[in-house]
Amino acid sequence: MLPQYRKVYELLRKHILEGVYKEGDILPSENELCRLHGITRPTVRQALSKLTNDGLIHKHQGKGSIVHRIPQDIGILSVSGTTSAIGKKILKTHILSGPSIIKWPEKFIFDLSAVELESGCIYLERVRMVNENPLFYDISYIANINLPRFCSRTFENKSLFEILRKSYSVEIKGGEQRLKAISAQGSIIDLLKVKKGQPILYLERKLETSRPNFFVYSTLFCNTETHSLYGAF
Amino acid sequence: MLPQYRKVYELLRKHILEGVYKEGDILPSENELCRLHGITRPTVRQALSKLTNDGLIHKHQGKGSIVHRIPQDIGILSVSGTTSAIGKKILKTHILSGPSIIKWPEKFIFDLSAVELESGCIYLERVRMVNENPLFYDISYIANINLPRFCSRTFENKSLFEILRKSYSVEIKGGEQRLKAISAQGSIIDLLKVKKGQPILYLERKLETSRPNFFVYSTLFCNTETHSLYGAF
DNA sequence: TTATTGAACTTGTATAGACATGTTGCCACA
DNA sequence: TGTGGCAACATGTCTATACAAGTTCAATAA
Repeated sequence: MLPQYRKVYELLRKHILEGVYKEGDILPSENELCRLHGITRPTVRQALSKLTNDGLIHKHQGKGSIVHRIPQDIGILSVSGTTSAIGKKILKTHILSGPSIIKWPEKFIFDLSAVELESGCIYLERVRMVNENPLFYDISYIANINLPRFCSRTFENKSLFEILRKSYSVEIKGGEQRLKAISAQGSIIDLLKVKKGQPILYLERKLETSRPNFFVYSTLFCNTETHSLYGAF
Repeated sequence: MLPQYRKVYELLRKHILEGVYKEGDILPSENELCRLHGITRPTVRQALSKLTNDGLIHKHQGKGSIVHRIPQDIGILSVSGTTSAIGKKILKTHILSGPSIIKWPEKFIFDLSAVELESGCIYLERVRMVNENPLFYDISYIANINLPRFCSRTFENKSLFEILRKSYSVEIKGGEQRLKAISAQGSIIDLLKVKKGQPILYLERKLETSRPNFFVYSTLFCNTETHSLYGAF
């Protein structure tokens, strides 16, 4: 069973994400939450601390806990145009290859554990379009550990992270990434429809999950000529 | 005076960053830290919780608190400590301009509040070198709100964030950023000593702090030819 | 020798209460 | 009509304690 502070956390989190509490709203005070859930203040504070950590609330001494913002999915850098934001409707995903089970590449971008190496990996290659223009080229590598029927799943309109979270109870907890600016060359020119030599944003990422020793890796090429990569943290 | 948990946190943090505790080392147990500092376990746990939050330690039930990887590349993307990565020996900071109080630029990269606008901003222009090669060109804008003697401080070997944290108790809590890959041109060519047209990583950042409505803004140009930008989250 | 039990460690969860400090708004006073 | 101060309420810090649960390793039993 979930610990009590976790239950309160999950409930408040759900309410914030569902809009029961909106940006700028003040949560019930700590003492009120104590009464509501029949627990003591340190336990409530533990729940609020987790929310603070997520960036979902800001606490102010003497005032209260203020709902902050709806966070992006961890690991997904959302796209923002220079003038106006882009609705999700016009972002389409093309799957170029996979998901299929392959061996790990010879020289991988991150160090792999023995368990990961012998399990093989699930390979997924995608291009994401905004207004019919390719913006991202994205290769994901997922250790093939206890992910039944993964390759037969459909990815229509669902993000990789959403499937992991909902179907496999795997949550992205954090991670690390390396960024570079590179020149477009080779297949990137065709995939992103750019000129040779154009600056391209390149990322390598290793994402930690709620499963110990289970990571998701990806490399990402992004044409940032018309749209910046946006991230909140 | 600093609260006790903060003192323990600062001490452990310092020791980790200075290498007293190294990657993989196990910190003294919570009970031991209690005895060492004459405080109770919840207080110690508060300190450790902050370290966990910073990503400096990982806790494992039954084992202990394990010092986590110290980023090898440049932790510009991580919230805590910009220059805390890369060996300090090889990273040098040249201050090109400032810190000085100026008006905010006409068309600023982010929207500013009325309070910020009328306060003016502290301007700081820096180049950071690794092995005598310029890697970053960094412009910071800080709202000039309640920062006594800021412009007369010396920045020798201290990061901007470290000064804010230690001298003004201002901590970076989160933020947002926009990333682009651009072509080197104009003064960037000279500042970063690159060829015209070379891909350069460009960032615009707005950092939230522990002070409500107090933000730090910066734009950053980075030559990622030899070093990646590294971030943990 | 090998397997397993258990003691002694670790961190995780939770209670109950005390006092400090920041924020707000109302009420009494000038 | 202001306005200063106080009361009520918010979060921040801290003590003291208890039991749960994961890890390790050595002593014991097969």
